[in-house]
Amino acid sequence: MKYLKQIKIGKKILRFPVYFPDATRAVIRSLDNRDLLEAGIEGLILNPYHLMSLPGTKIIKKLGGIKAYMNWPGLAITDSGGWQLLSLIYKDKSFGQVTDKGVIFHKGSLGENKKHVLTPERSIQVQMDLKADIIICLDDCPGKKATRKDYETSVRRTIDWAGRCKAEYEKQLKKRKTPTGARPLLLAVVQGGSDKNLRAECARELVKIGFDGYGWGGWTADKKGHLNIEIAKFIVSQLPEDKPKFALGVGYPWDIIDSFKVGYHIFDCVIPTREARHKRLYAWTKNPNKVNLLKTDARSLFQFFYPNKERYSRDQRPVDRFCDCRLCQNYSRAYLRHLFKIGDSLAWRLATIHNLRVYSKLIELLRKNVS
RNA sequence: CCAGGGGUGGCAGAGCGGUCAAUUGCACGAGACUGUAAAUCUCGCGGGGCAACCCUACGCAGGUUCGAAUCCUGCCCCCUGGA
Repeated sequence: MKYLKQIKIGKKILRFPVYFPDATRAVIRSLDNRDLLEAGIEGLILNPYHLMSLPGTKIIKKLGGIKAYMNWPGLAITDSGGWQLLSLIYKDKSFGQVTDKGVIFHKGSLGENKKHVLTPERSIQVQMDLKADIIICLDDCPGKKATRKDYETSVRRTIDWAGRCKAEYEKQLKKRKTPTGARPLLLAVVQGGSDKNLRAECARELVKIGFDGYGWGGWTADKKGHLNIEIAKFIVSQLPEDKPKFALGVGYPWDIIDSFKVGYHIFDCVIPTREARHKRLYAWTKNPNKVNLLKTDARSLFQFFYPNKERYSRDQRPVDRFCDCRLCQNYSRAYLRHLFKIGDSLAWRLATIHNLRVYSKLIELLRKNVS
């Protein structure tokens, strides 16, 4: 199997693999664009569902799209908004429901009580209003307690919705008179749980419709946090070689390595940013420049660093001696611990920069393994 | 010297006759977090067997009581007013 090295998006070249952090509400908390660029981040994932309620997609559209709004020079990728809504519904049924029409929900993230419907068409419209570089079809991901029948429904719906998304996408391109070079990539998501037949069916039908890329959807990790690599690999085998594959929500650094090995190109995950705020940093166990990432057990390359421990209060060493980020190059463990201790936002910022740098460094190294 | 208030686990601070090894917060320790409604959540936190139990503990020393961190007596120390 040949690994796709890069694609062109407009005038930009997107090299693979790539990791995009989740800037759900149009910000990576506590960081600004320069922080992100310095940490090696090339693109951000945004969530139309959150953006619809704040600041409102109309505003962003009027101000020139999400990248202009944020003054973000990198790439912008929007999710469909479906996953977020569905997970909220699975947490609290009164939140809404999924029908063939789309996802119905009653409360916005502001808490206002009004019925909304996120249809595949609406999702595409909003994403195109946001002017993202890559957009994603609305898909139906079953809850964790889903039965076989739920998975069948989800696959049927995902295929149907993908068709509607593609149609709406074409319609919007015409309506907006988007030049060929400026059109966003449209990705569809393969559902089907751990059932190979369902995954194969879903992939086959999506490929028939035709997309610029495909996602590995659903719950990628089990309760213990282990990825279902076998399914991941199988999904790749059912998709065209020349299209990028997106491992949605993946994952820990070692998960990215393992998914890369079976053919994935794009990753996004909240882990490095959220965990940085929650005081868990990632650190290399060995000099990453001197190991063969693909021949080493991926998990063994990383260790956790919990910065708020008392034992670091006099520790002058950097968090990670192999890291070239702003935190590790300038500040001690002792100082970071102090910043967390007093609850200053600089702790968040430095910790987030660091975790993102671990991810971007990992990506850099994986790219060297692409031939 | 007089009057009043108080001394509780690393700290702050509840409890005021049994159900108290002692509420709670902080600190400390161990976890969780996967297409982000998380500056969040969970667990542990006197010692030992590490389960049912045992030991040492609420300033110190006695006493009352079946039973006290809680009541009484004396002592030591602290705080606030007044001389």
